Amino acid sequence: MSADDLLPAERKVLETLGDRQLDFRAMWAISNLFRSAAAVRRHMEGKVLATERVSWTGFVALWVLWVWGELGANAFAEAVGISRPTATGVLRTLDARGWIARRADPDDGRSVLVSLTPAGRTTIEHLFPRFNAEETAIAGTLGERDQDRLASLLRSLSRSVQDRDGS
Amino acid sequence: MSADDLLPAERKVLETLGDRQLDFRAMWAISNLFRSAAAVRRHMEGKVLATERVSWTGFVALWVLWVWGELGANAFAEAVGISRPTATGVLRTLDARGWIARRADPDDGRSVLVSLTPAGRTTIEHLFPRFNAEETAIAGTLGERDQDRLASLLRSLSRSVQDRDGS
DNA sequence: GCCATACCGTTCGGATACGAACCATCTGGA
DNA sequence: TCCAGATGGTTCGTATCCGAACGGTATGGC
Repeated sequence: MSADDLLPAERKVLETLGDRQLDFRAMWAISNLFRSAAAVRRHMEGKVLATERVSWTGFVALWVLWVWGELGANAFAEAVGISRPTATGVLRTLDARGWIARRADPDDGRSVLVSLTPAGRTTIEHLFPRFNAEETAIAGTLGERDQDRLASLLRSLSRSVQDRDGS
Repeated sequence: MSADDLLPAERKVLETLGDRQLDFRAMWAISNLFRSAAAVRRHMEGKVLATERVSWTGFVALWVLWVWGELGANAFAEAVGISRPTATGVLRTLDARGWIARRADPDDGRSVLVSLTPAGRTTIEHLFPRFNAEETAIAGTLGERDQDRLASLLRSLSRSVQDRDGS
């Protein structure tokens, strides 16, 4: 890999820190992870989610409930990837929009079960195909093999972090 | 790629949505992008940043000023990847910690120039090597070739989004 | 010099985000 | 039966985060 392939920000890093004892190989991998994730997220928020005035987290929340069905608030928070206090706030917002419903768990007085309302289901079923179409457009510039390779490498990274966290 | 390699959440998606007309190949690439980015960020916040009580964005902000030197508030926001209003708030926080300084641009009465204080420089020079060491540990489970491949694929993704945004 | 336009950074309002702390409820052991 | 400990969800306080809107400053054309 020649330095010509580096992004401008990366070349600036080399210019400033190039003489330090740092693992630039790992740095390029991880920093580009965040750079590309932020770029894709921004793109999706602007091109897909803005049309329905849905936040990123709100979208993920609807998606999770669509895929998993009714969930306890705790499991919901974990699946969405947010803390429990944050989940409380997000569910309040989605509730105000009429997209989710909460009911007491008949088997556990502490637990609250969360699910999509018909309106919420309609929203995610309308939104997700358009989201997926953008995924296709963005990832499509890589070949099919490279999309698979990328997904595989990222799964390895997730598992690596999980191991290091001491799951 | 066999389905055995999929993460549990991915298998659940296939189970619920597998019969729909969706581009699962692109979906695995993009969804794993966010999954792994969130995992790495959480790990870094807990293992590295928490020791100095620095937020993720605060860390990126210090890093940007370290690499680029003095910047206009506008250029600063763009380099960090946040909006201008958010930059105002983050700079306020970092200022209260004594890590950054602002001064009026002598050549442009509208502009504010932002830079690290010596204390801010000390903080990032202490923090970044530890951050990089974690990058090494996490990315190291991939081989050197795969780290390069991953970075390269992610750069392609960034450029793909940039093209599609119509920069 | 004048002024329409553009640009810079901030403020404002509201949503998202977390750790700490808080009750209510459940569970396991005595 | 009781109660110590664990668990579930919420509230509180504070830091991010953004779009919209705002004043202050610069610029270009006349």
